[in-house]
Amino acid sequence: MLDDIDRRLLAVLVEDARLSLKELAARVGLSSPSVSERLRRLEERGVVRAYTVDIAPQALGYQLQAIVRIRPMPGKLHVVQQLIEETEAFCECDKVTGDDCFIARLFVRSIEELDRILDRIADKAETSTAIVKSQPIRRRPPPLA
Amino acid sequence: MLDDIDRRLLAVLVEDARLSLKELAARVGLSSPSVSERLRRLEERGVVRAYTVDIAPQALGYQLQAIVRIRPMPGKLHVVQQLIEETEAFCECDKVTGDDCFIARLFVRSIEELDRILDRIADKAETSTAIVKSQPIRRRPPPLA
DNA sequence: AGACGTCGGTCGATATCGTCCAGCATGGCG
DNA sequence: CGCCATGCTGGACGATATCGACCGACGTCT
Repeated sequence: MLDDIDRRLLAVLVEDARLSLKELAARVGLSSPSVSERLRRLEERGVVRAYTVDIAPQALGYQLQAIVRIRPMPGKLHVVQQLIEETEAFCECDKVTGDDCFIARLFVRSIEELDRILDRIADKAETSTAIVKSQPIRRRPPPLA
Repeated sequence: MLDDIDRRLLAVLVEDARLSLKELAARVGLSSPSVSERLRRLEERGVVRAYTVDIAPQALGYQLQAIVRIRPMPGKLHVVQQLIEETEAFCECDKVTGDDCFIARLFVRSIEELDRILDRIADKAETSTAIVKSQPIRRRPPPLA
């Protein structure tokens, strides 16, 4: 599905998605029109979902990050999910197997804000909160191999 | 720290980090040299950590995603952390407060692979694994406001 | 085997873009 | 009030992207 050049291209883009086609071409050993065409096809096939920017949350004032396990009370699953989705501070949320129905990541400016947000779910779900102390691995793509 | 134009610029880049300076300039209502200068300073100040590409894991053959809570046995914390870091299938890992020392995200091609990876930690830590069924929120930046 | 279509590539020309520079407007401050 | 620092714009020039034409490898059909 992906050949070796595609993988190298992706690996380069993971590091810097704003490199020029010319530069990308030089890195993978093709001409720039070829790279342009490959990118187009990777996007078209849905391999590349987006080019995006990685912003330091601290720069936006988010000093705290928490991971919250959420177990909605009987019948409250959809309400809870909706509530999570529309709370912008939730920046990642997975619906998972097991007792905890959702596992979500929360960016907040203070403990007070964390408390305020969790309070809004408190009557609809049980939550377990873990504050992030450090990030041994900060978001990386799975091996391209 | 960030003015309104910076925030709009970031918001646009979150959607498409490969837009040309000219296009970015048009979106925020400035000239391209101004945008260029703003980006340079955002990068310099560490607000922008990187421009990157969002790759569909399925396209790379990763059919399964799991979230694993990891509680190293006494004295094994560092060994376990090292093991996690060098296992490329772990694509995100947070060190958190609470009983679970680490919470990590794992991309695998099959249940067998999941089992194999967790087996390698089994004698050094207790793990609880939750398979991701869906992603109500798939990685977004916290509100720029 | 040979003709042919397709796919993915290069090359060169042209259009578009990025960068540099000079000059100007604005706001803070002595 | 005058000065300086900051941040913006516009234009010129070099760099880059894009488009069209062409090429070669490969698989298929006759």
